[in-house]
Amino acid sequence: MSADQRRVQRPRDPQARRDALTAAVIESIADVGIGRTTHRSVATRAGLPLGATTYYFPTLDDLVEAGLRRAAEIFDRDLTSWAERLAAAADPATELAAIAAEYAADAVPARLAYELSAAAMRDERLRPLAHRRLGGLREVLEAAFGRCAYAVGAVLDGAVLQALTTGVPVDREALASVVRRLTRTGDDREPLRRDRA
Amino acid sequence: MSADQRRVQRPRDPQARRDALTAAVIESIADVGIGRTTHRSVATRAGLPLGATTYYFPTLDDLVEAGLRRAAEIFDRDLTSWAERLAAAADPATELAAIAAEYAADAVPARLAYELSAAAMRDERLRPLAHRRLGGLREVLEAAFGRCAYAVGAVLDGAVLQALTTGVPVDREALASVVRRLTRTGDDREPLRRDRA
DNA sequence: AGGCATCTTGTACTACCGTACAAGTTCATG
DNA sequence: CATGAACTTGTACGGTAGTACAAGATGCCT
Repeated sequence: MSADQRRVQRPRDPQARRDALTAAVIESIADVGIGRTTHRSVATRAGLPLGATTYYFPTLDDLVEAGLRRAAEIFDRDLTSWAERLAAAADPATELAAIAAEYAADAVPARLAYELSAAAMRDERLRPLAHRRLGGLREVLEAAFGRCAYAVGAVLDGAVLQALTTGVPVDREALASVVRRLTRTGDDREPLRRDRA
Repeated sequence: MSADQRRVQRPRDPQARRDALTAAVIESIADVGIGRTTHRSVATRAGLPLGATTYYFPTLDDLVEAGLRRAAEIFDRDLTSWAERLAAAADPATELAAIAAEYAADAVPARLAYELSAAAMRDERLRPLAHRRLGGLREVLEAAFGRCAYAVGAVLDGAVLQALTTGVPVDREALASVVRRLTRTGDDREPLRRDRA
């Protein structure tokens, strides 16, 4: 029972600290929103002492921004995965509906996206990040749906938003049919299945 | 110069206090979000002393809820106005695009709507409010666009969200054309104008 | 091995938060 | 006009926030 027990301290690893912190920020934002994300809530989630937050990110804004920046990378990763799936799919509309349903079901990244959107409405500094996300989405949709990308993107966002706020899962069938209708060109002779009168 | 000057105090008017407070809550939510809305920020905006907030709304949750409830009424008022405009319009698609553009331009109610959506994703108690808004919108759109209401609603939400987060105003022309395409039925023989090849 | 920049951690300070509350004021009622 | 319930207002209290900072620990460098 020595009195000189040194303070236990984990080994140096700046990168690991940054990673843990940004991951914790994302968790916190998805969980309680940007407005209620604090140094302490992030530190606790990361399993790090309070001081670690301000050492790596001087202000709270820096911390949140780092989290959102990390979230943007996750969006990008998702987007490339979507692009691959859409390119490989026999029917892009059906595939997109499936993607939307999955996206809305695993709420975390979707919540993050809308949290970012809401924040970007107020904070101009976040505009570029939100803009980039939408631009990336549009690129992917343009590859799969051509000039209808804008409309398809809007429907996608709207449908996911609706699913998240109401808790009702995305209606794959309905969404796929909407997308099909959107992308059908005027000279497409195949008659639409008439809804039951 | 009497030493007994009584404390100046505005005349009694509970209704006016409640109204001022709920209006201030809405302002605050649109401005800084639910997460950063505080008793003091509301009191200051309302031009009332701090104590007034807790006298009329015991807890902060009550205060915020009152604001959101008031916002819901505003949504309803907007909705009936939209319904009238759509019913009277020669071309509902063009009219809807105009409505969307106005809605996105006057950011306050739109921000409130998305703030409510984001909050409802986390707080189950707010679900009914968000649900009611979407239901009302759907009703209005059904009257104007029939079975395409779901799709039109999703496009509308997506387009407004996109406009708000990027700061780029809604493209009336594009939105109207999307809505037209959506509502065009399969047996509609009128050929679509081909885009430039 | 010793030095030193860098990292880790605990703690402290000030500001602001939600909420409680008492004292003063108003005004409908008798 | 006396009364008292309802309203208005200022202030106070315990808690938590963002941020600063000093002291200890680490590990690369020579």
